[in-house]
Amino acid sequence: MHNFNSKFLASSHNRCYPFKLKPFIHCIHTSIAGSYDSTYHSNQLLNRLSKTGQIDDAQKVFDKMPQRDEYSWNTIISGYVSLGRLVEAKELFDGFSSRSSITWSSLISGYCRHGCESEAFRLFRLMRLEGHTPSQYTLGSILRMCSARGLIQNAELIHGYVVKNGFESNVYVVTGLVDTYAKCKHISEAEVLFKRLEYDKENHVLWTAMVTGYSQNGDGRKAIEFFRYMHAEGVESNQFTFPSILTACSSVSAHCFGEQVHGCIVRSGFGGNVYVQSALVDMYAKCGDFSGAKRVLETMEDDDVVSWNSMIVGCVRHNFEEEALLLFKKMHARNMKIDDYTFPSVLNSCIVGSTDAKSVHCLIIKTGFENYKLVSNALVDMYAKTGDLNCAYAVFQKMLEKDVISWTSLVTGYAQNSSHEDSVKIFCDMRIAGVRPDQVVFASILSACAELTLLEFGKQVHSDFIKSGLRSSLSVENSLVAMYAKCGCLDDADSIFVSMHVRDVITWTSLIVGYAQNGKGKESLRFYDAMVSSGTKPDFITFIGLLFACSHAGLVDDGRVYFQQMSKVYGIEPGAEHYACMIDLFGRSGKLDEAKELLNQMNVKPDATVWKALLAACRVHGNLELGERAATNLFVLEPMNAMPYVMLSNIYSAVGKWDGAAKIRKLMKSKGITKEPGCSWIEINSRVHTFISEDRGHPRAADIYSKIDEIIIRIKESGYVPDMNFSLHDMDREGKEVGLAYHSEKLAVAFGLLASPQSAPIRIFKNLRVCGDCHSAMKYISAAFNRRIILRDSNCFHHFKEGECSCGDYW
DNA sequence: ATAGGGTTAG
Repeated sequence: MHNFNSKFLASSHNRCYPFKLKPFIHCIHTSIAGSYDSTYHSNQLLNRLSKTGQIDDAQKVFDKMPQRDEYSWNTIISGYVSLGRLVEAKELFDGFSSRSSITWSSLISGYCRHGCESEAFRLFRLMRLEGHTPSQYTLGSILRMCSARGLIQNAELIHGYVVKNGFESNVYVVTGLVDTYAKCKHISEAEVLFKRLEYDKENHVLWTAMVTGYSQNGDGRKAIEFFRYMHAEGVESNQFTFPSILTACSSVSAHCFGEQVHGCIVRSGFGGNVYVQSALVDMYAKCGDFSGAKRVLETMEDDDVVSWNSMIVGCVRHNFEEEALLLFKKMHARNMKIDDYTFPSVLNSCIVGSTDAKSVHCLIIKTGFENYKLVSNALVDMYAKTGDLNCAYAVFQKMLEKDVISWTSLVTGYAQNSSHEDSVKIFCDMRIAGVRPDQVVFASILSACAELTLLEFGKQVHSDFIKSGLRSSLSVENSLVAMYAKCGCLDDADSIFVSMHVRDVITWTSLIVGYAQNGKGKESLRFYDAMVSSGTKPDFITFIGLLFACSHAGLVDDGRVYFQQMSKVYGIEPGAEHYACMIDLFGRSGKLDEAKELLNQMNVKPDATVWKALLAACRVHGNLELGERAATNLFVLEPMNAMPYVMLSNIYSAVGKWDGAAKIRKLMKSKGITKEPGCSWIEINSRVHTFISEDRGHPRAADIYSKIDEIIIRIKESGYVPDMNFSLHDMDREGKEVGLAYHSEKLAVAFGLLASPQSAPIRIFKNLRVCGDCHSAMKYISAAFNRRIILRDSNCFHHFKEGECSCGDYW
């Protein structure tokens, strides 16, 4: 028993070495009385070697032992487990015939720690089959894994086991449950268990789990509230509690409270803990207090990568991209470790453009970080946000393991680059791939639905969101308000708005724009007043919505006031968008001179929308000179757009210059520009039905055409007169009337009347502006058939009801 | 001999 090798002797501490101190007589006694004593000593040695990670030496001791008891086996097995050498642990486990609950727990804890879910649960079942009762250790291990991997369903099963087997007041087990529920976003369940457990100030783990739960649930306020309560109760915080509460402070930018926590840390003596320090740096940096962050950094003994990462994130968030890059370069210069959190932060500074994205990407490849999920997610996001969707997709496709964040980056990227259809497609692919959406991707896809006015799909996403059980967020609610408003469902937008506890400038602006688009400009202005009284400051986009509202409601004086207000009161310089609204406003109300004056005053370059507004005004008021100027500019800005040609030609016709009109049409033809055909569509039972003028391609064309005949007869009875000005064809009166009757929007409404229930509103979409005759017909139809018709054309919404339209015939 | 809580990324 003394022939250990020299390596072992050298590595052991002699004063703990039991054998040398044992009197000789003991050895003799041992050899006579059997191996009890020798086993005891060997076990002690085994334990020490296992615990210090010298597992190979422990194995040698174990091999040489003449007699091994349960303790020996369990010790060596747990030694392998703690080093993560599960294969060896399992081999020993299989070779040990009198396994106990401890043996099982040891091995299970190993699989749990290394995230081998299925193996852990398999052993958990087998253990019970072999007649061993899981202990608080077994349950604790399993719950820790559930918590780390978000296995809420498994945790609920374990919860059932806990109740049935009398572990309900076991501190370790219940703390594990609280932690799991809190981390898996079931915070109310965690609260119930927390309250039910015996009040114990010393159970720091439990209290900390609650703080972390609130913080990680995205509820920094509640975390701070709980921490206050905890403090008031005299429960002490430790090196685990402080980082958690500081994260909560960062998330809600609670700088002042963060400083108070810093005070507690200094008094507590945990100020030297690197987790606490890095959390402090993070809190200060995220709150924009860089001198505070630097003060903490300077007290730290070593360069800490986490703290530096936090500094970079802080710089990027406060728009100091140059400094972020400088910090990154310093990390290099100091030869610091760089980890998979460093690159995502640096890549964020590429989005604003101060850093060359390609060179960072190269560095990522060179340093071998491209296979890290965080890094490749950030690459996808960066390329998507900078508009390089091909690169974004290429990185995405190369990823071995895509998570909800990878998908979200792509969905958001396509949406932000106006590829809303692709964004919807990718969202569907994500669902097919079985990835569960989170709040961020829900907000993103709902915005895409708003832009596409995809009401039915948007409603499905909304109910999906409710069913997901995810907590609502400001951005989800904002997207819902925008989606319903943009889809013409003002009541739904309203009820979301009313239910919101927190609103920001985006919420109000969505509503202002939504009401304006739906022909309710006056309500838009009311919302603006309410917004200002609530203390929310309007921004650049709010004023676009506001001026848009004025122009669509013909509120010239209000428009003038707001236009002045935006620069004088709020210091927002008008952009081309604002000028376009103002010119539109003046143009529609016949104030062409003022429109022209404003155009000449512009201190930004007029864009296409400005010229379009002006051209439309010239068309209405027959101003050829200004119209020519507007059209000529549009020919350059949008060379393939037929609209300016058609408009200009119409202006020529209106002032009797027929050859001028013919010349423009010829020019248009010679350039190969064709007018976009009018197209209307309607969604019935999740299917989109599309119609173009005089279209007979629909399977129910015969029904639709006889329905139109019925419609025309009925509305003529109540006073409808076809307006031939909107007829395209050179035909006799009767031929023109027939052509008018089969415009795409009339085909769509006829189909809507046939295929939807009496009480349902009919929602029609049109790619161009609604024609004047169809607009008039829709009013009569809404009265004669007692139906609400909502028509979204390329410009705005028309809500037809009882013979009236929301636009007041002004559009 | 077996168990529980913490920082940085969208």
